[in-house]
Amino acid sequence: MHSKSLATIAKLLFSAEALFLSKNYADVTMTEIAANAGVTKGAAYHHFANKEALYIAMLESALQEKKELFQKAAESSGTCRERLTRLTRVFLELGREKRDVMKLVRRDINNFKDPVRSQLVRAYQSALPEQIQVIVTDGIRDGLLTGDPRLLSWTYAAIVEVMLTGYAERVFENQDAMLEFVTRIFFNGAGIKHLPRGTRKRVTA
Amino acid sequence: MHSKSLATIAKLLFSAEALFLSKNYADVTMTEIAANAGVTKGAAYHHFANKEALYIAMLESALQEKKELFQKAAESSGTCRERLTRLTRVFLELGREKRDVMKLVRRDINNFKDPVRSQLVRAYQSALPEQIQVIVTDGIRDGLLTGDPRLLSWTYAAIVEVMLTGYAERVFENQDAMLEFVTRIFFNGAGIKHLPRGTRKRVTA
DNA sequence: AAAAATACGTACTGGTCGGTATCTTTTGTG
DNA sequence: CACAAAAGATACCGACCAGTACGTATTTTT
Repeated sequence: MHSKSLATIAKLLFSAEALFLSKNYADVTMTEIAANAGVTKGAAYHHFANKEALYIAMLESALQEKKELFQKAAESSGTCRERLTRLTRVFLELGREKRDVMKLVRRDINNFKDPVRSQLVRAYQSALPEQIQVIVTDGIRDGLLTGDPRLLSWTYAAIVEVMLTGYAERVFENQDAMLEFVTRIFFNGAGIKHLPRGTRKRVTA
Repeated sequence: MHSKSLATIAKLLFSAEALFLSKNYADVTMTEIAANAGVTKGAAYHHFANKEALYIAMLESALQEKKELFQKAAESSGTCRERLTRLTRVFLELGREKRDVMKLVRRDINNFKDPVRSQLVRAYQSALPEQIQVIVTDGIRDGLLTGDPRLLSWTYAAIVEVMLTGYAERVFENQDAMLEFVTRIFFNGAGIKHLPRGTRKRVTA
């Protein structure tokens, strides 16, 4: 492995990331990825067995990068709510492109058969939902949250993803407003409450 | 337009729906759609200008079908919470395949340029989110919910979609349990609460 | 029942793209 | 500096597929 290889591989991954974000899997050609990286298709096939391998490498690399950021937030100290807010802020502060990588798995998962398929799902889950789950699990232990930890994590991730729409950006003036909205929805629903005099339905005869 | 046409068109739409659900847009061929419908590619191109037109027709037809169901639930009487539960139940009771149609827009939206693109988005939004929004808006009027109505609708839809995962199906014994989870998360967060003594952060000097 | 119009089938084309074979260039090493 | 090994470029192939041209069959209309 020459020293130049690493640079070329990095350029190819970077180029692939941008292209797969802007177009569907099938619409991105190897020639295009290579050209955009400043090399030729031959070079690309020298480093990656095929298109699928390049895609997988790209996605795993991109997700790993995000995972490390989220992990730091998940392992930080403070209340469950503070840590979750911290993680979400990291997420929202990623540039638009960087955030959209998280959506790629959902979009492209149908392109692959099952060995690869679940490999990609695991990569995604370990990057975001599992990091959320670390915090959520602590929240449950501390009596602040109740429910299935994994399901709550997915729910939280789903709510956060709503903030990625253009509409949400227009509604909220800044990220703090977004964060407040997200945590309000999530906690005041999932948190244990001191039921203030007979909240829920009472079976009336 | 001969009488036979309608049947052929319906068969093509049905066939296309099944295939586009099982494979990515680019991986579904016109020959395949036609064969699966019991006709040939020539027949398909007689009724649809091109692959894109067939896809659009299929999706709009499928979404319209769902929309009518949701609309009925949205227009039903009862409390905001009851109506939302009713709509969600209708959604969850659709077969797996029928529900997954709702995800197609998200998956395939990148395949199209902007006239078509927003056309598909509108079709989706009018089918589900806008029906939810009808209920949510009433809830806000009645002082049961607070926040931007459209954003709340999207949030609710996002939470419901979490229930479509295989894991959620395993966690909950039945649909009632799912419904309870979803409404608990959504309402107890979005509903106005009688703040029980100094809930949120107080600026400490 | 002839004519006109619509529905459908068959066969083909033009272009694209993933992948490969092979040649040239660059880089590390003794 | 020689020379092997890796990196990269070029040219090409085979497969596939959207779309078309044109023919035949089946309805409707008159």
